[in-house]
Amino acid sequence: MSRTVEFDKDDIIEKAMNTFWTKGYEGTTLKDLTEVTGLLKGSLYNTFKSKENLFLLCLEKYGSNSKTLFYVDGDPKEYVKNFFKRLVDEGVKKENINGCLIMNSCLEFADSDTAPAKKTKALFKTVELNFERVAKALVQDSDEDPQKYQTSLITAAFSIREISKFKKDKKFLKQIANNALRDLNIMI
Amino acid sequence: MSRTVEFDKDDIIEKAMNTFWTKGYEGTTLKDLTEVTGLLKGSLYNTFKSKENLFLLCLEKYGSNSKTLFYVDGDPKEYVKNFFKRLVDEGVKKENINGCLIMNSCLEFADSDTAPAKKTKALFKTVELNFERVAKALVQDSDEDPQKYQTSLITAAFSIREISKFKKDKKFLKQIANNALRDLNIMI
DNA sequence: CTTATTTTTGACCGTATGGTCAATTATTCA
DNA sequence: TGAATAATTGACCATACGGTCAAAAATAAG
Repeated sequence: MSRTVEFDKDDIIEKAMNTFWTKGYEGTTLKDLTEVTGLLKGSLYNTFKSKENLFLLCLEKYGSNSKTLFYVDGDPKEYVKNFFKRLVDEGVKKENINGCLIMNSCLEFADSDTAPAKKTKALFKTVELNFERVAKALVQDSDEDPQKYQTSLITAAFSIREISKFKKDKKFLKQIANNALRDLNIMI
Repeated sequence: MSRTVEFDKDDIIEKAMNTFWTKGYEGTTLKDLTEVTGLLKGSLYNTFKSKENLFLLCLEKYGSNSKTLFYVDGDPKEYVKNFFKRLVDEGVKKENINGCLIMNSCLEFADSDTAPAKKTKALFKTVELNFERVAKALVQDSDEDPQKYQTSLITAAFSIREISKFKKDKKFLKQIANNALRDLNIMI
């Protein structure tokens, strides 16, 4: 009946996502996208409608990828320990200059009210919810305030991911994490 | 002998600086610059050579402005208290979406090696030196490690300035500061 | 093999970018 | 009042941007 699509849509989204992740939304050009995906402009627009729409799909994919790293149950101390260990290890790799796509976008779209801006802020909320769940698990059967932990965990995560973009100093990044984890008697 | 310049060079640099501060280097167009300064392209290039060169002058100005906020002597506890109080108060203002030009630029130029990138990284070092001086003053005649304070103060400053670009939550921002200041028995 | 349907292609569009430059205008000194 | 000098002006440039679209190519069903 008709010609079949030659590429895997999801594969294209992932490749585009990585580009947006490194270069930001405005910093990524159509040329970048055609080069990294191997598609030509026409196909790109035929399939994804616009650069903005493709970016929204990338944000969605990034969000659902991230969910697999979110806390569900089990030992919350163990979770945060592994979480920050991974963040620091990833951060010091010199090829890793991405940061976190959600946080990068929050900064890029701080003064904007476009669809990507809204999506971005919604995704940040899900990150906050993740840390809220962890924080609550951490203070279970104690009278401590979970909000205190929530704030310090989010802040540490934000700082490590963003600062590691330009400061590849393992000791420094570990200190950020350990500072946030000290009250929990955890060290990485 | 010759026609005289009609504008104040320093005034132009300040206006340009504010634009770069809000929109970033790439995000600022020549149109933005001519509009905010009132100069036309020709004059701008005649006086400042290029967009990049003008940006370097803006970074320099921002750096020397910042120096007036750096710690010199006196009570270091009082200094950090006022410092973070100001950061939070500025951060929650909804018209303030600038963050810190140095830190913004560190993020924007993370993967770059241009003149602005280098200048930016050099300025970040001066910020680190400021906090090193404070940290040393804070641990004077004690056996504590100043590096611990240095890291947590820089991180808190970075987080408050950058997160406040998109999250105008005073309680949250204060918590970041108080977390860093707790060991000093300071609260804002 | 033909036909219907859909993807793929790349030339093309309007706009915006950073940057240049010859002509014009203003100023100061002699 | 000139002449010399320098600032100002805006038309102009090549390039790059996101986006469009008619034509070509490929496929599946009959």
